[in-house]
Amino acid sequence: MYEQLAKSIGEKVVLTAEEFELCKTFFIPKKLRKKQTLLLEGDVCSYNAFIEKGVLRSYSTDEKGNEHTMQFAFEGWWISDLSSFLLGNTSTYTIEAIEDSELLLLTYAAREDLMNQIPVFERYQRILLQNAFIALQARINGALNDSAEEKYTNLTVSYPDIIVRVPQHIIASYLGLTPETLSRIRKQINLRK
Amino acid sequence: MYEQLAKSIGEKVVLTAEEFELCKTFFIPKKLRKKQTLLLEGDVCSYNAFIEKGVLRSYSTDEKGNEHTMQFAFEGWWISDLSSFLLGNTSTYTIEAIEDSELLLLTYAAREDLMNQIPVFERYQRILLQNAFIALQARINGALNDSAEEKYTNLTVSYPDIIVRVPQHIIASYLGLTPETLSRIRKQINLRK
DNA sequence: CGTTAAACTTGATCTAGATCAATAGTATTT
DNA sequence: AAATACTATTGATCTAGATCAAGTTTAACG
Repeated sequence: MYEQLAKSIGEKVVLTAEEFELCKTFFIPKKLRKKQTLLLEGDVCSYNAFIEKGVLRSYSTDEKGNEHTMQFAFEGWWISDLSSFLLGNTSTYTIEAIEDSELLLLTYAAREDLMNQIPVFERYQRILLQNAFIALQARINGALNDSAEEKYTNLTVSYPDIIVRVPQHIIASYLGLTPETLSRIRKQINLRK
Repeated sequence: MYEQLAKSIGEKVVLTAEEFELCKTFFIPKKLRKKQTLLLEGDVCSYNAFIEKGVLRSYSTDEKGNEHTMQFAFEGWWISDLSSFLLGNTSTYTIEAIEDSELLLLTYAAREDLMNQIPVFERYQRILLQNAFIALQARINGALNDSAEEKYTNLTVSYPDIIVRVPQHIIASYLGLTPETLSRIRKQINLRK
């Protein structure tokens, strides 16, 4: 149940076995079936969720009822609405399982305690944030400057998992495209090869 | 020379006076005149820069020669190409002063030392990253889902400083608009009131 | 299984914003 | 103060991607 977490932490910092055992006690295991939610728009996000198994996404819904996917999270990733989790404001996002999933949840208090009791856990969090920041910057770049087709092909290269495990209309909502446009783009690409 | 830095750190964590004196020794002061650069596209980003005075921006240039502004930084903010700074790859960004500016530079080694010698500095960095991450997520949302006019009006509300201190065509390049489109949007807004 | 609902495709049309081109302000520099 | 170079405005046209409207294919579920 904690394999992915051990792996993720181990890739970034060094934890002793005892520290990791202590670490584990701060998390709340939770299973979600496909389509079940961890957070509903309008609620406060109480958890930072680590994915042991499965896929989740966070999305908002606009006035017209269109969904906008903010983030995907696979095994070994974290998902949350940091703005709500850290600042306590009500969330504009829903976090939902795309597949049956197994999560490890960290409350705000547990996270603070963990960082205080095991300082390298704070370092781990800092490194995660650095990586997430770098990835988000790349995404902004693409969102503002790339054509629809470039957005899609870049995604297939950077995150091939997404293409395989996530329905196409949800990928469209992540790229800021309509499902129709994404369908046509895929057709074009296939015709060319 | 270190007023803004003291303020920025003090808002996020608690440093003793001696710790702050030690902290100061890790930084390299640097002045930039308007249009001078801290980083050139193709180089490795050697510094994390804190702005004591002035305004900077980072931008990339595409095949057609169009500039895309990634980030602005005013007094009390940091600027860098984290991807290049942390991972050591050559940067696709140029960092340039928009006004005459005064900076405090932190090399990679100095930053690591500082975090090891003063653990709350690492906490400060982590909190900065959290805030930057939240802001970037909001920007993604806008970039993918807002109309050109919404992007602009949201910017005027969130960062009124930018409107005042940054030339309009550079704001356009930050919002992913052409200068012509931004000019027309501003005209429309003025006609309405 | 058969049925009902999702998910995807395809076509016709529309529109926000880009592009191209010219002009008009506004700053800097000498 | 003239000259040169940025910076912003305005107009005419074009186009990538959205929208609207059927279909079709795939999947979930009693």
